[in-house]
Parts: sequence; C-alpha cells; structure tokens
Amino acid sequence: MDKLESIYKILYKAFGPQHWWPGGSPFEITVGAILTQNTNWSNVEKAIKNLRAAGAMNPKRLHHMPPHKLAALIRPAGYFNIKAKRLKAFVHFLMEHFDGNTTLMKNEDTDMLREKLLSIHGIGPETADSMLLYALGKPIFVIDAYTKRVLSRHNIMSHDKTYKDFQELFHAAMGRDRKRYNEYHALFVAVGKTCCRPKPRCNVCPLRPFLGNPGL
DNA sequence: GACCAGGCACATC
DNA sequence: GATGTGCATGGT
Repeated sequence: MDKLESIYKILYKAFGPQHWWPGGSPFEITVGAILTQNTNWSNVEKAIKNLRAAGAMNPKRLHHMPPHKLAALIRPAGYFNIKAKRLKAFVHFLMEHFDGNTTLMKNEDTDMLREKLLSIHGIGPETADSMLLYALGKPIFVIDAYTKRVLSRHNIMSHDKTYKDFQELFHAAMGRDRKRYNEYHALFVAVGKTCCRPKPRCNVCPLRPFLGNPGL
C-alpha cells in the first residue's frame, strides 16, 4: 500500500515540519509526556516553566520533592494531584533502575524498556511510546486520539481497533524510521487541530482530494 | 457557558 | 471485555 506514505507526503506538504518535541533535555521530554496527558500543550508549557524556575527539572530534585509541592508547581497543566503522583512514580523508577540517568535508560533494550514503562503507575501506551520516540529516539510510532480520529474518519482503520492494531499498521507499512515517525505523529496532531476536529471542517482537509470525503 | 485538549486507572456490569 | 467516571486547568 502506500496509502500511509501518500498521506504523510500530503500532510507534510500542507503543514510543513512540526519541530517536535519542542526544546528540552530527554528528561524534560519524559516529564512533558506525562504532563500532556489529555491536556493542551500550552498549559503544559506553563508547568514546565514553573519546574525550571524552581530548579526542579531534574530527576533528583523531583525525587526528593514532597508531592504537594510538586502538585503546586504543575498546577497549570491540570489534573495536578494525579500527575504529581505519576511523575513521582516515573522518577522513582528512573532513580531505582537507571540512577536517574536517561542515557542509561536509552541503552536498555527497547521492548524490555517499553514493558517496564507500562508497568509504572500512570504510564500507558501513548505516554510510554512518546517517551521512547521523543525522549530516547527509538523508532516507535505514537498513537493518540488525533491519529485514531484521522484514520477512522478516512476509513483507513476502524476507531474501535486497539492501540496495537493502529501502531502495527505504521510499523509494517513504513519501516522503522524514527525521524519520519516523529514528524508523522506531529502532523496528525496538526491536521487534527485544523480540519479533522471533533466537529470537522472537511472543506479545508488536505487529504480530501486523495481519500475523498471523510466518512463521518 | 459549553467545548476541547498530544490519557490513564479504576469501578461496575 | 465493554462501558462509564474522576481527575482540573486554561484557551476558544
């Protein structure tokens, strides 16, 4: 097939390079991956800014920070009590297994690491894969609500298929190319924000000439 | 004021 | 296994 290749090219031409993940160390990206769960990125940026300003954007400081203090710093990102616990759980894992060193984590076998990440409270498939791809540069495709929405609307894959089903579609069709995975996922977010929204604006969909009218 | 945003865990049936 | 709910801020 190369429907997925064609869609990638169309989206890239329409929206251009997205420059994900914006700024930051690998550790900061893992923190961002947790903070952005079901949350607008602009709110996450405020929380990241607070953590930086407090000198807390490193594993040791976060590890030793009381949960209520962490929650206060990340308040703008929403779900702050939940996310404070999740960040603590992740940082605890990072300290225990890799001495707080993301480079050591990167050296771990990808499949093994993914399983370990998924076993951490508050880290599901999307967050784990975001960490693997954007923080550690592993060739793992990230599936999110946008990806599912765009693909299902255009009848590429049914919305009720599993995360794994969607992910395997990309892994099989595109080869394991981390740079393209990075860009492609970001492009799904771009198209999901402009036309393939919850309330669609299909008149401006760049995919329509290729795929026809979305099945809504 | 309703809707939406780069999910996940948990309860219930 | 499927479905529903709590978590919460800030922009549109």
